[in-house]
Amino acid sequence: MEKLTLQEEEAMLAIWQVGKGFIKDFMDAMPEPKPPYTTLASTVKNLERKGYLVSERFANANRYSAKVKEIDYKKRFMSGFVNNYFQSSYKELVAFFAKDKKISAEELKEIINLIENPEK
Amino acid sequence: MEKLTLQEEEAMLAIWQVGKGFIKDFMDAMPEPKPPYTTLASTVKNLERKGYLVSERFANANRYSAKVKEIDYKKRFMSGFVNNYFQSSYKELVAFFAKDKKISAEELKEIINLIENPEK
DNA sequence: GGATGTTTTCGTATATTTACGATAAATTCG
DNA sequence: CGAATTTATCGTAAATATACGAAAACATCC
Repeated sequence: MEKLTLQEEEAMLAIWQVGKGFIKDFMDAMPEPKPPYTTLASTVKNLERKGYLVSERFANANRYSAKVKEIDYKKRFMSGFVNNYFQSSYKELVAFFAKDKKISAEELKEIINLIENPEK
Repeated sequence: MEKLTLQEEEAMLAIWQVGKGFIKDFMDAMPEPKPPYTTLASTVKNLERKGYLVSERFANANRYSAKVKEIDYKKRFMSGFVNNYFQSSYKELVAFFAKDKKISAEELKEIINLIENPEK
């Protein structure tokens, strides 16, 4: 899974949000300032080349959809980050946030609850 | 803080590990396969231009050191990721790992313990 | 069919990154 | 000093990314 550039990542966020769609649809989902249409089209072509998207032809239009799922991208990406920056330990990462007060004991307890009493 | 390319990030990991050092030192700390010396030198120059490194002249050699601290890079980077992929919620992120069994209830309890009984 | 609108495709220009050889500059050691 | 070594610098080539206009292809509607 090739690394994404900033423009590509922003496009992917829009695409994941939209699901199957045409470039126009992704454009609508992009935050301001939106890029020119043809610039986004170039980025989408690059994403297809990198294997992140697949396209189907609909009359004269290409409908694209994500081939790499957001959840898999998240996992892969975080895994690399944890390996490089937290000695491959997710616990280290969570402890880091806790130390930085990004997450509280309360919130962690709620998560434990979720683990120990999994809802259907 | 400009985004790093893959080569730049790998170089930074070596540089953070070494601390102040010469290109040679960073090279020693790089994992195999090591890039050619001049390639690493180019990358280091780019990193200096991007403001990640500062250099001091020692006789004919440049000693470089990180201007952006690893901890700040981690924070900044994770913050962007959490905003984009976890609705700006660190709790969401930790819950995601818990669901994916990357972290256990036991480990979370240890972290709570750290929060509630901070050691000097 | 012709006018109009939509969407892609093509081409191109520029900037950046990657990569590395050749050379220069400085240092060390015999 | 002179040779060998170390290290940086310069130049450059190729690949990739960014950006976007112009034109083409196709669809729609009268």
